[in-house]
Amino acid sequence: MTTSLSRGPYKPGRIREQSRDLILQAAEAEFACHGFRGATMQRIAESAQVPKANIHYYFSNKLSLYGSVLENTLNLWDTVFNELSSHDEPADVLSRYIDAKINFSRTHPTASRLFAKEMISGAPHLSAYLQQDYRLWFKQRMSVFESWIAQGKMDNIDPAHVIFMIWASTQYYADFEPQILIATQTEQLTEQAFINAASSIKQIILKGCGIKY
Amino acid sequence: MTTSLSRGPYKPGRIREQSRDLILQAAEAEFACHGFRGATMQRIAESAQVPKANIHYYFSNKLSLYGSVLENTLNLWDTVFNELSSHDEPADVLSRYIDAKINFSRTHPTASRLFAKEMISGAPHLSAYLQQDYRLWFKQRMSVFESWIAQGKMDNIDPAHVIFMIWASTQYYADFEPQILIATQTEQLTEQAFINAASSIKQIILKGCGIKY
DNA sequence: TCAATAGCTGTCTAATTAGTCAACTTTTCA
DNA sequence: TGAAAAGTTGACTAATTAGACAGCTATTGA
Repeated sequence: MTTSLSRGPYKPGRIREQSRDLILQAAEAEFACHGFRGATMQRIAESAQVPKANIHYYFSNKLSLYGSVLENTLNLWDTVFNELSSHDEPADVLSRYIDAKINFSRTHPTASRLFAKEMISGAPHLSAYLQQDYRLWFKQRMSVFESWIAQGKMDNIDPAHVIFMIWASTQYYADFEPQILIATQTEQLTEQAFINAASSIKQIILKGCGIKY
Repeated sequence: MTTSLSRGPYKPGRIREQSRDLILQAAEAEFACHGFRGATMQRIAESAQVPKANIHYYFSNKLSLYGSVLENTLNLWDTVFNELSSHDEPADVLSRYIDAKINFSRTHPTASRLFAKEMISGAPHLSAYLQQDYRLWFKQRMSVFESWIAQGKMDNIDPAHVIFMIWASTQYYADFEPQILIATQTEQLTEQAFINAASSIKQIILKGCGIKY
């Protein structure tokens, strides 16, 4: 962007990051609600309270903006993924992981929804990520479960389905919030509601897998 | 629709239903993939291989088409909902319900995805349905679980979370198919894969809830 | 057979869309 | 302080959008 020989009297500013983050935050909400095609740059601009042209100053086009939003989300995601460590007892490991996942659903519901929408659409913008980090992560965790089964620490259940069940159950409280609110006759999901959900999920998963606790 | 006094020499044709269904099918796929805002009438028309004006002959506007698609989907949904009957032993009832739900994910993945997208967007077009049929259904099933708990037929777990867990786990195999395919390193989910999934879910839910089987 | 109605579609329009650009203001630092 | 670069934005464009409509063909039943 800058000419190579310019020793211009200017340093890349920190306004940049501030404005970028403001736009990214508005974009995340809009993309999570309406998907890539359904979101409009105009609505994102209004939500972030900046002119539309300002978005195009920071992001070359809509796809690039979406890519940046996804990247942000995946970084958050990875943090939770790594919570599932291989040492310690199965009960501790899974309990901590379920707590971390439920906590993510509570604190980052739009990130969860964005990811879900992308998946339901066939994950056209996630193939690279899924093929790399995710695939490796999944394989490694599978082998942890298998060693637990071999050691008689849990029942002989296909670990893949256990992981899917944990993901599905925990993300449900972010993705399907309207359904839960109406079923439970409440106005909004409190922190206590998430704690209760985590507790029930842990109880069923641990006992259901025959894990001592 | 027909003027009340017309004894015109024409009977409402059956071409109507045929063409409507063709359009509805294409619309379901498009809406499931791109959401309400992201879907376009042009793409639906191309997918159904009819001129765009033909869609507007059968459906007054985009929202009306979306409403008809949702209505179709909800009718299918109700069928599965009713599978959870109140008599018989918990193990039988839940086993049959989980099988029915997994089967729905296999045979009607787009319906499941459409419903999921609508939910993630905040269910703006489903409030009426959710407030009526769904709310009543949920209350009734909750009381069935509670009677099981009172009879000592299952552990004391909040039934709402059990139901959410079953819904989440079974719908996951339709909604998050790309993630599962990459994790399991397969090209597509076979019928056997769904059977295995149902088997694992049943095992965990039943044992996890302390239900004898 | 034929007229009445259902069914169909090419062509148009007004609104919205993503993206461009040149002119402008603000920030930086030597 | 001043000039260079970063940051900003109103006004524009070309493409796409949902939808309207007039005129057409196909189907029906008496």
